Amino acid sequence: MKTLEEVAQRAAVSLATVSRVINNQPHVRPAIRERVLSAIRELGYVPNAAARTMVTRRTNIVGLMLPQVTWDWYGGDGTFYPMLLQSVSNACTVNERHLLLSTVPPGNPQMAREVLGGGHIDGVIASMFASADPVINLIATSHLPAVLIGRNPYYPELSWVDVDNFSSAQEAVSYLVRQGRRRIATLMLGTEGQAGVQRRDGYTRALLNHGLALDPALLLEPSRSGDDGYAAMQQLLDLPNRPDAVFAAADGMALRALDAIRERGLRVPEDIAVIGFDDQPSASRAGPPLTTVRQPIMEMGTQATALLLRLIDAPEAGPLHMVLPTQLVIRQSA
Amino acid sequence: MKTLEEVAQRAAVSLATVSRVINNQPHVRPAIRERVLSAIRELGYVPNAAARTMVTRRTNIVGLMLPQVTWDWYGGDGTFYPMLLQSVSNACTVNERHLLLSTVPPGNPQMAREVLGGGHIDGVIASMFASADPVINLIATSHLPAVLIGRNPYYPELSWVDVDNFSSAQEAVSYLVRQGRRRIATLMLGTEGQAGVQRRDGYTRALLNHGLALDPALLLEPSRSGDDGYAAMQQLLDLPNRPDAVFAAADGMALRALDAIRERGLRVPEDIAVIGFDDQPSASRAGPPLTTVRQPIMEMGTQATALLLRLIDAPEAGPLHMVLPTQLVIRQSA
DNA sequence: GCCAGCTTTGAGAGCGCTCTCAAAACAACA
DNA sequence: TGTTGTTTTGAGAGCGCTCTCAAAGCTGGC
Repeated sequence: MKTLEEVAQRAAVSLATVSRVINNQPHVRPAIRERVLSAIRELGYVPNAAARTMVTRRTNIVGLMLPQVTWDWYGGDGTFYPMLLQSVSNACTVNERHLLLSTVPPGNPQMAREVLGGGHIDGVIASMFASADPVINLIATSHLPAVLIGRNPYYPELSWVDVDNFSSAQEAVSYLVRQGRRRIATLMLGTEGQAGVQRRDGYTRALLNHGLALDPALLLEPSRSGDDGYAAMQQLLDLPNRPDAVFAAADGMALRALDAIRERGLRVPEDIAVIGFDDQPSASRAGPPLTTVRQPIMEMGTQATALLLRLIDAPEAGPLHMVLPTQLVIRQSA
Repeated sequence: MKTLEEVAQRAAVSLATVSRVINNQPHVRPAIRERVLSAIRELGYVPNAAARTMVTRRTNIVGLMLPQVTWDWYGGDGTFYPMLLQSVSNACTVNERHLLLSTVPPGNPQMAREVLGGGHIDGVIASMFASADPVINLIATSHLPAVLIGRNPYYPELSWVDVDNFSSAQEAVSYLVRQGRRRIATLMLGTEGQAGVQRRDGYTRALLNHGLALDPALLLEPSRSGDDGYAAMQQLLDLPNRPDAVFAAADGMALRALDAIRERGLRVPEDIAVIGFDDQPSASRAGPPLTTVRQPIMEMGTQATALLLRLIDAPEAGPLHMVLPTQLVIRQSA
C-alpha cells in the first residue's frame, strides 16, 4: 500500500502539501497541485482510513443496527429490513459515507458494543423490535449521534423517524366500520415495541369511537417467527361468534390469514374483510389483492440518514423527530 | 472516550501491560490481570479501532459489495441479495467480524475504490451482475483477499462460491422434455454474467441432448428491472406456434410469466409448463405453486464468508472454489 | 532595490495503540 | 546469600495521517 510519503517524494513536495491537495485545501499553487495529483494517480494512492481517523476523529462511516432476524418474519416476504437497509445504503453512498451493518443476535450485543465504543462509526441508525432492547441503551450511553426507526418511550433524548401508527391503525379500523363491519378482530404485533402498542391502541380507539364492544377474544398476538398468523386466524374462525373483519398489524400475518380464511371456504371480503399493514410487494399480488396501510419504508431510511448526517455535523441540534405519512391503500380484501 | 492510558493509570500499570490483558496475551500475573480488567470495566473502556488498525494492519471488518439494485429485480420479491446479505452478516457476527456493506451504483465505483484501497477491510465478498464489472477489476488489483459469489471467467485468480448453473438448467429443461414438452422457450438472464450464460447453455444443451430444434424466437432476454418477464411471456404467447413450456432463469420472471399465461385463459401446466430458478419464498405460494431450481443462497453466503476468513489468514491458500448443489423442486407448474 | 504584507511551503508533534527489547522481579538451587 | 534462569513489567518507537506554526517565497508600492 502506498503512503503519503511516497506521493510526496514523487511530487517532490512535503507531506503537508500532499495532504492539502488530498483534502482540497487552499494554499497550493496550481502547478504544484497538478504535480501532486498526477503523482497520486500514477501511484494509485488511496489515503489510509485508519490513519486519517486517528487524527480527525472521523470515520465517514455510518452504523446501521438491525435485529438478526430471518427474512420471513411474520410470514411476510421479509422486505421491511431489506428496504430500510437499501434506502440507508443508497443515502450513504449519495452522501459519500460508508455503511457498517450490524445484525445484532438476540441477547448478544457484544459486537454492537464494540462498534459503538470503538470509534468505528460517526453515528448510528437503529431499528429494534423492543423499546427496551439493550442495544438502544448502549446507543444512548455511547453519546454517538443516533437516529432510531420508530420512537422510543424510554429515551426521549434520542432522535427518531416514525409513522403515526396510532392514527394509521385507527383509520384502517374506522374504514372497516364504515364498510359495515361490527366484529373486528386484530392480529397484533408484539407490544414490546411502540409500533405494536400504538397499532393496538389505534384499533381500540377506533372501536371506542364507533361505540363498538371490545372483545378480548378478538385480540390475538401471533409470534413473529413462522406462520403463527395462520394459526391465529384459525383460532378466530373457530370462535362461536366469528369476526367479520380482521386488522392485521403486518402484511405477513394478513396474507397467512387470507390463506386460513380461504381454506375454510369463506370469501374475502364478503364474509370477512382483511386489512394489513406495510404494503409489502406481495400484498398487491395476494388473492384477493390486500387492502393495507402503506408505510414509506424507503423514505424512512432516507430521512433517517439525513437526520443522522445533520446530527453528526451539529450534535447540539438534536433530538430531531420526523413523522412520515402513511396511506390506506384500498384494494379488494376490504 | 477512554484511552489505554487512563486504564493504565487507574490500574497503576504500564500501557504495555494493559495491552497484554486486552489482547489475552500471557505474561501477566493473575492479580494484575484482575486489576486491569476491573479498571477496564469501571471505565467502560473499549479499544480504539483506528489506533489498533494502524499498527496491526487488521480491521476485523469484512467488506460486502453488491450492486445497487432495487428490491424487485426481475419482478421477483427481491430476496436474493437480502438473503445473501443476511447469511454473510450472520457469519461475520459468529466469527466476530464487522461487516462493511457497499452497494455500488452502476458506473460509479468511487466509494468501492475507497473501501478497497483505504485499508478499511481485511477482505471482500462481492456479487456483481456482470463478469466485467469495474468493481471486480478493482478487487482483483487491490490484492485483498476476496471471494466472489459466482465464478468469473476473466479473473481465474479470484476465489468464488457458485452453483452449477449449466447442469441445473440442463436438468430443469430435461425434466420438461421428459414431461413430454417439445417446444420449450427460455426467459434468459442477461449474459453479461456467467449465471446467465450458463443457464442458457444448459438450456441449449438439454434441447440438443434430446434432438429438439433450437428456435431463436423462443430465446428471450427480458431486462432486469420492472415487469419485463410479463411482456416477454406475452410475446411468446403471440407466436404463431406458441411454446408448450418455459424455463425462466429467475423466479421473478416465472411469476410474471404465470400472470401473463393466466390472463390469456391458458392453464398451467396443462397448456404451458413453467419452471423457475432460485426458489424464492413466493414461488411456493404462486398459483400454481412454482416448480423451480432451488439455489442455496444462505449457504452460499455462509461458505463465502468461511472461504474469505481462510484467505485472510492464509492468502497463499487461494484461489479457493466451491460449488454448492442445487435442487429441482417439483411443485405444480411443471 | 527595499520593505511591508501577503501567499505558499515544510518541519514536526501528536492521535491511541501494539510490540520489541531491555530491565526488573522472582524462583530455584547451591 | 549469591548465582543462574525464568517470568513479568515498562519504556519507547512507530503505524500514516492532519494540522499548527514558523519559515520562505512572492507581490507591489515607493
